[in-house]
Amino acid sequence: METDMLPTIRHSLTDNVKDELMRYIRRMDLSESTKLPSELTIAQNLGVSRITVCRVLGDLEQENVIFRIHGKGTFVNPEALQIKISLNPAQEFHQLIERSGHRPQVKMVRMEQDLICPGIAKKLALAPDAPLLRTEKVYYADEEPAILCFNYFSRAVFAEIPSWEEFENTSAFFLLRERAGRVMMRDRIEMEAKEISELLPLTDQVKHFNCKALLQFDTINYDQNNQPAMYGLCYYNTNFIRFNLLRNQNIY
Amino acid sequence: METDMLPTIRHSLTDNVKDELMRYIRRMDLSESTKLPSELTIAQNLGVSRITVCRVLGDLEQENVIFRIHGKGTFVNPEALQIKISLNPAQEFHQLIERSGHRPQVKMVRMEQDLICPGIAKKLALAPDAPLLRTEKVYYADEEPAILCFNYFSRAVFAEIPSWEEFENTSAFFLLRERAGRVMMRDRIEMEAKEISELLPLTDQVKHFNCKALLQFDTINYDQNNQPAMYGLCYYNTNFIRFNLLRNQNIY
DNA sequence: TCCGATTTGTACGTATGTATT
DNA sequence: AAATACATACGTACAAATCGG
Repeated sequence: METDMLPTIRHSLTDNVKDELMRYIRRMDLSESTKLPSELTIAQNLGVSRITVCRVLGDLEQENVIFRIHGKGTFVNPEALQIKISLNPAQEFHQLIERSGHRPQVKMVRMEQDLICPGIAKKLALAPDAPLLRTEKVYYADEEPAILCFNYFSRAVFAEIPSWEEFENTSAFFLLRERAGRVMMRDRIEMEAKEISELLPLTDQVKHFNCKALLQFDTINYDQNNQPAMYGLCYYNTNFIRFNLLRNQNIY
Repeated sequence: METDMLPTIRHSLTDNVKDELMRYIRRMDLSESTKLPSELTIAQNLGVSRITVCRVLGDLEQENVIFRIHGKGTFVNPEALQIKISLNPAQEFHQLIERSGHRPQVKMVRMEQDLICPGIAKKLALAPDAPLLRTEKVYYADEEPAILCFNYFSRAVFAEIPSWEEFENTSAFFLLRERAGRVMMRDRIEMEAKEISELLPLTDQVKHFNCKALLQFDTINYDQNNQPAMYGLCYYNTNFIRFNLLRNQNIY
């Protein structure tokens, strides 16, 4: 059976140009100059049309990797290259921990198969009394608890419910994709700050977190048909996981 | 004297098309269908070329307002329209409070003109012993404290330092623009969760916050030349200000 | 002050490819 | 298999901002 697990290789021209430009940017000596060659020069060097280069530069500008000044040129934004943990796009927890400079580990703490919870069922667009599947995992950074994560699914999404070991060793995104045919495309998160004691009713795992407050992400994950397929409640110890975000500002 | 305060009116074709499309989307009955007309139809209706429509749709897709399915059509993402407080782009605090359904108020709490703080001077790309200007403001939502905000500037950015009243009644962005010629274009934020007692050394204002933990944004604001012009330390009571964010997911 | 040269910004027309129905 | 609809790419043209002479 072929699973086609890897992200499909993109070979559109813009993607190639984007990769090539990013390689160029990373090799630049930014302390000397942050100016990129002109669009025309880039286009000629890469053997593509200017409009293609222009689109790529537009994308990179929206990602704040570069900024353009009309009539002057295109410049690298050095800030963007320093960021290790970006809020956007979503990243795997293991990656988050690794990129913040620690060794990641997971422990599955609990698993429930017949939870009834109308509030969460509603977020998943299910009937209020639909049975839910819930997992609780703790992610460690160098033995220290760094992320606490609850995932909720409709019990019916999986024809056969994955085992404890599968949940522990595999990301929920992968399981949803491979075992339920649901590919997560987007998520919507809502952010809150919580003090440890506020979370004790939820789980006693928080007692092991070496901090006083946690960053809470209330997340709904949507699949390829824009249907909610997973609800997540994630708590980050911001001493380990410190999200960064570059924003454009339109304030006057 | 003409201040030219208002955001310059955009009248590029893509902006018009975007506004027109957004109006169309907001008037749609999404419970019936979320499908938009085809690119060609939109182009013909608006009297523009298909490529222009395509670019606008691409922008809206990146903002998660719509999503497109190859060969099938373009669809509205109803989630995006429900979001009141988005993390992206940056918004004025008054707006944040208003959009979360409360009446906003500000109080200037403190102002210091000759602060020496090497750590913050470094973030502002200043000499370690450069004198800093600091303001402390509290924003209220219906009389309840909702946001605590410290702003740091180089004392030298303002030829004449704005008065207490000006700082209280005007946004720092406006003052920087009008009194220092620095237009804020981007910011970089780093997020942490803090328990109230951790913040007491900073200010006793936190005692009045009716919550146990605050969401901290550590923010550097960059001007039109990509130079840091303001450093901000902002604390949000997430019972009032609840940021939402739509993300694309590339997890496998 | 003005005038070109350079560079980005915007828009159109056209063509081809690919997925869905 | 055909029609429809999105995806990508090229060439061209002109506008607007910046900079140096």
